[in-house]
Amino acid sequence: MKKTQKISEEALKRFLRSKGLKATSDRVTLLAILKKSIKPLTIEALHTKCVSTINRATLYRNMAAMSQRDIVRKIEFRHGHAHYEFRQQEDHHHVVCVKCDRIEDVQDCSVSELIPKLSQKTNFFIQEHSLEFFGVCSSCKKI
Amino acid sequence: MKKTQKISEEALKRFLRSKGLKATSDRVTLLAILKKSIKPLTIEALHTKCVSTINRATLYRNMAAMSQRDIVRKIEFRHGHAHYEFRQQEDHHHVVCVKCDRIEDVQDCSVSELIPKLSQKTNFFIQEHSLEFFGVCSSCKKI
DNA sequence: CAACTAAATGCAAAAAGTTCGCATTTAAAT
DNA sequence: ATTTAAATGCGAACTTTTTGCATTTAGTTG
Repeated sequence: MKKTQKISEEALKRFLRSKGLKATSDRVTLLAILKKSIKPLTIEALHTKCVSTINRATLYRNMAAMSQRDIVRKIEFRHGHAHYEFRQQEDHHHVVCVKCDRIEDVQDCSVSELIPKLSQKTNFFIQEHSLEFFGVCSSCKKI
Repeated sequence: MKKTQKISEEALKRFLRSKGLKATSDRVTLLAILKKSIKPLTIEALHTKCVSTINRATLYRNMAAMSQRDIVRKIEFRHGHAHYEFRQQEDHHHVVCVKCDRIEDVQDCSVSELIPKLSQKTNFFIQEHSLEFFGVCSSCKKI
């Protein structure tokens, strides 16, 4: 039990270092939380999950640093505050409930197939895309 | 010249009324600006384009009201401030340059075809989606 | 492992971006 | 022309995010 935790913690540290970041305890904690989470988290959520030991400025700075290095992905939904997720899979999206803000994953996405045509048409070098769906979840449909 | 302007202004007023909103001069001005713009605009951009005669609180209130009534569409890119566009076409998206923030339109989108399957899988009633591409535009590629 | 350096942190203060309460004005219905 | 509900302007407040600076820490070097 304790051993597995230690091992994965070491792995996270190595991962951070490999991306040119110091493996501070804050960052390891944040990454562990994000890795465990099945949905993208806000700064607020991350803060409370860290049992509030982390400073908000540091939190923002860390998310920015990890975002820049492609360790996490920053997602803007529409409530005006950013969400972050561990960047494991490429091409993976979300459905957001407009009533209760519940977020679920959407796996298969064929958008990447559109990109070659799009690059040609717009003359942009397209690096990334975000696809989010908005609707009403099963629980909120009943109300 | 003057006549055509008057006519379209009347049309905008009728449009606003048809959506249950009073046709105030602020709203007509805002809608005219958004209709003319080829790209989504921030609150900031709207404010300056109104030659700053409009109050910021009013601006926010108007965008919220028009958003709710599907007159305009609110889009969140990743710089943390919302953009708004006149809601003419359905299913129409954007490429955003991550270096200079230039925004271009993307017309054809086949995402709506995915929705029936997705509704079934997630049990969400999906109302809307947003698809945005991020990359480097032709001018910034040269630098 | 002690000493060092660049990076990261905490704090408080300030910037952005957005919302609210309330008195006044305006659109449109009567 | 009068009336009323909706919209506005203003300032203050609130939320989210950023910054400057002194202090601490991670990782490196001798």
